Amino acid sequence: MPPTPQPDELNVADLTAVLEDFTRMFIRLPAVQRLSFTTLSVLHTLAGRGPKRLTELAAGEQVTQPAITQMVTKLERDGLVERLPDPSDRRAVLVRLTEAGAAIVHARRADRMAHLADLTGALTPAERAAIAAALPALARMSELHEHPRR
Amino acid sequence: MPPTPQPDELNVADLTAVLEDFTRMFIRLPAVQRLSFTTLSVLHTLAGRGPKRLTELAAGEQVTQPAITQMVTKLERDGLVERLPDPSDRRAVLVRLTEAGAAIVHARRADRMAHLADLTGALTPAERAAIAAALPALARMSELHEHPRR
DNA sequence: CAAAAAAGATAGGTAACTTATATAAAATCA
DNA sequence: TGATTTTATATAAGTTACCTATCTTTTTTG
Repeated sequence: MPPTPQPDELNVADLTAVLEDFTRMFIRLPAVQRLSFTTLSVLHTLAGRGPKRLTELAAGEQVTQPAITQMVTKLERDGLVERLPDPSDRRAVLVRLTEAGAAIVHARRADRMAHLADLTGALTPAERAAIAAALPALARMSELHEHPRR
Repeated sequence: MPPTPQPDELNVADLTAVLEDFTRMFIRLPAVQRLSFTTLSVLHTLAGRGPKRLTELAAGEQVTQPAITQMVTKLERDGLVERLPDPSDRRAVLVRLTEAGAAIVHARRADRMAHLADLTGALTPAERAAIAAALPALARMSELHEHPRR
């Protein structure tokens, strides 16, 4: 009878609980700007993936297309994104982040990084090492979520 | 010159990026019920921490007290929570999850666990072991977030 | 005990969504 | 090819989840 559970037995319930906690932490941290979660998520997507069509954004955020149209109209008015014609399809519109929009994304990421640096700073070196060792696997999980292999 | 970075050097930017991805994954996964994120978060809080006052809920969710009052009124109408008098303070109201409310929380957690089990099932045993080894440290981080030591 | 503070409810307004529909361009197909 | 269907976006109108401001009741404080 081992005193601790097998270290290579990943308990999915524990993983779920931890990730739920981080989700709530991340959602509530950045209420700095007057931007909704969906809006911030769109800015984040544009920052990470470059210009995208309205329809692609709507699919990714799981809101309706009119919702994205309205959001982009407001973001454009506020100078955070711009609409570009899609050279390959004259029906379509590409939405691109402006410098100001990118600055917001970066500032928010910096906030989160600062908070996480605080938290990890309070851990032991061994704990930090354990997290560092798990990062590639966690990254592959979110990659698998994004691009499922069949 | 090591071929890989020091394994015990935790890159906060990478950690931030991974957790951002999981946040977005978790937010968007469970649009099953017709409940807002804040509502779901309240149900989750009540499931994890037991009955709470309206004011405590409002502080925890970072919305205003009237917003919680209205949300609880609807949740009560739908049978997911109930209002109880606080024996220690006749101004106050305790909000408690009903069985139906708890069932929703559990169903949503089961959904997330199933999804994560899918994802981790596609990892190598070594990757799963790395995540398992990091879980206590991650749990301690969210604990530190919740209850900062000064 | 009087005044201030705290807990919750109510009223009214705003903004982010929704569904339904319209328009224009592209893709399909007979 | 021209007619039809599909796709990409926009617009309109309604709903809802929030907000601020204010009220009542109870507790705390001086």
